[in-house]
Amino acid sequence: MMYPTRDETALWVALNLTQRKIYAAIDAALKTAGLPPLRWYDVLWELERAKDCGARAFELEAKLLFQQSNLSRLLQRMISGGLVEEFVFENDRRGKVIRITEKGSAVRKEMWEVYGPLIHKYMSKVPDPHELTNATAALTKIV
Amino acid sequence: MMYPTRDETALWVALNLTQRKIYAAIDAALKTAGLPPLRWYDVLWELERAKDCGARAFELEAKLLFQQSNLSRLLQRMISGGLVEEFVFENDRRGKVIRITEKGSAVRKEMWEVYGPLIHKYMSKVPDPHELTNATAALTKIV
DNA sequence: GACATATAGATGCATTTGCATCTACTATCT
DNA sequence: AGATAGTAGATGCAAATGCATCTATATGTC
Repeated sequence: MMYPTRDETALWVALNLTQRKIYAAIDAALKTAGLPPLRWYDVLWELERAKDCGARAFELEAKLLFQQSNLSRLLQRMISGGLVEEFVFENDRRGKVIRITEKGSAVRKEMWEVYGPLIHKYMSKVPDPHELTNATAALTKIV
Repeated sequence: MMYPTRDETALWVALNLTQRKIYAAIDAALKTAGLPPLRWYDVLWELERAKDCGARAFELEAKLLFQQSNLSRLLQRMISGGLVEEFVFENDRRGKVIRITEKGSAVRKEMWEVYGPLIHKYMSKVPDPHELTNATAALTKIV
């Protein structure tokens, strides 16, 4: 129960402004390109890495920090868009296994063509590699 | 038009996860305490700093990265909650001047009692002051 | 096996967001 | 002055979100 120092607050403020600003810019660029919102990318990428094994909804939820009901409905939208498929998980029939489709992979790649360069555009404003990894290390400590 | 390096991507991912996680934690704590959502704090704080001069909606929008219509409606909610007042800006009768009320100040203070310690809790996980300010400097460069 | 408890995910409903206007006023140009 | 374009903020409407609850299955206890 102690209040933050000026520098602690400054980091928190910078963290918010930076994230918010870049996130909005990327999301807008995706929209302009006629592609799905940025949050879809996280799911597609996670599923791509999971390959044929797929992933469970609750895993995505934890790893990508989704709220359960939001993820549930996002997956419904992705399924109706044909980007993702779901199957009953036979070892536990409450659960579903989620897998990316061919179309989902293709869309992810298209998204990356917009997303990747923008990540680079912003992150390369920290040109010194050490500064970059130090910043990452600091943020990682926090969580 | 160039793709990001691994380290650039790592920073972007860390930035997102850290922000999202802490933000959610703080917002949840405020809700538990029966206080308004975190985003209200930004507005209240900005108005508190503006003192009696108040602030224009479009200034808040730019500084706090709000979307225009969202801020407009947030201010409506804050007005009906009595935390904030608005007046016609006489030099330009399209505009409004927004000012914090006594009650708004009081609520901001209450929020800070929850918010402040949580900022400290998380940010103090980067104990070295240099690392902290370096991280802030890096993030600031990005924007 | 019967019963309580826990977990995976879906869903109803109220609130919030995003987008596209729309209104009111201001500034500029001729 | 009159017409034109620009800016501040509001608003209607569709979509997304958060919350609480619900259903179905699993697990653990007796």
